Amino acid sequence: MQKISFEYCAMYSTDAEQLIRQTGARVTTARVQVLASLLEARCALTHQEIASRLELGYGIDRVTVYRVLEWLRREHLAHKISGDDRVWRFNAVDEEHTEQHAHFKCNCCHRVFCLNEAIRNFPIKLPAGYRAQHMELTVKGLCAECLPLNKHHKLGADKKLPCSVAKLLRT
Amino acid sequence: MQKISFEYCAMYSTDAEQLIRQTGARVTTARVQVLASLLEARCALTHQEIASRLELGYGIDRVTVYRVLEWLRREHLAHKISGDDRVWRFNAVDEEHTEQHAHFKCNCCHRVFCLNEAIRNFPIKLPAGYRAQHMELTVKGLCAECLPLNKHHKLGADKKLPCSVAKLLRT
DNA sequence: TCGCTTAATACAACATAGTTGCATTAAGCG
DNA sequence: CGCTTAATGCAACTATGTTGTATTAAGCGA
Repeated sequence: MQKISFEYCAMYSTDAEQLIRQTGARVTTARVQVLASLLEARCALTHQEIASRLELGYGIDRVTVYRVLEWLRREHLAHKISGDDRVWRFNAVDEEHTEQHAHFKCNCCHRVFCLNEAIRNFPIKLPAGYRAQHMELTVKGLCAECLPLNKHHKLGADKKLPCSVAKLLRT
Repeated sequence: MQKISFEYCAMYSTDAEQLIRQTGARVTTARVQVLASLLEARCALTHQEIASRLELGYGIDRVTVYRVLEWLRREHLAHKISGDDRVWRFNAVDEEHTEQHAHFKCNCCHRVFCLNEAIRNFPIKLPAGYRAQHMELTVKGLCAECLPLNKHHKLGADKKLPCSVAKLLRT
């Protein structure tokens, strides 16, 4: 268990290092670890979630994390998702990510997931004189982990958190 | 000019007063003026935009504006729009607003408009085990006022502001 | 019209997310 | 191995929004 987790981390670090090296910029611990966190996560992470882990393990300053995240975005290695809680979330970018895609936000655990569905040609009519350049779509509801916990409540979000998430939030 | 503007204000204040009275709660200057601002505006307003006007004219505290806006939302007289700049925007609710609807954000003047188009049945496929409860859709681009100013640039947002908006922002 | 009750407001202090400036450190090169 | 400078760490700051509490005024009945 411990070993698998370690191998996972190492794997993501190696991937991260390679991706960063490809940009031509310096390969630093902060960049590698932030990107590795994003690659490892199966959902979008907030700055706080990333920073608290890295401060613990690597002593990386929170401002550095902000700057690394912004740099990753500029290099198209991550993308930034705006939510309804005034907090940016970040996701590593893979091949499927380049298109405009929708996001899913769980009303219970508040995690944000990318939906690998392009939303380019959605049928929205604009008033005369307006020009669309970009679209953002967020679906809210219950994720696969939270749905079972909330089946018996009518709209019972915010009640319980799945163990896996509670653990994440404690970190 | 001055007179028309005054009559407009008075008209919106009267409407606002009536709407607030219907809730059964107390009709106060703060509530009337905040709601009147929202009714008058043809786009969503930030807390700051509302507060700065009211502090000038009526000496209303910014915290009161926050509380009034939250109250209006609870009473379904306004709705709250989350954007990508970590700032809430508010819109008066009329009959057409009750449905889930899309928003338009101008990349140039940064104003947010409501699009009166329901988005309930958009064709988004979710992964197995996920349940949708709600959708949020934002179209970004250039509004009718900014498009002419940006026609000659390729993606030239953030360059110029239409006079009407520059005036608003100064207020 | 005048008090009375209490909902609503003003003010101060606080919380959170993110940014800026600058001195220090370390990545990568010759 | 040293040099250059990109990147980091630290401190201070901004912007948006929230909470606690004393004071004010809306609306009611007398």
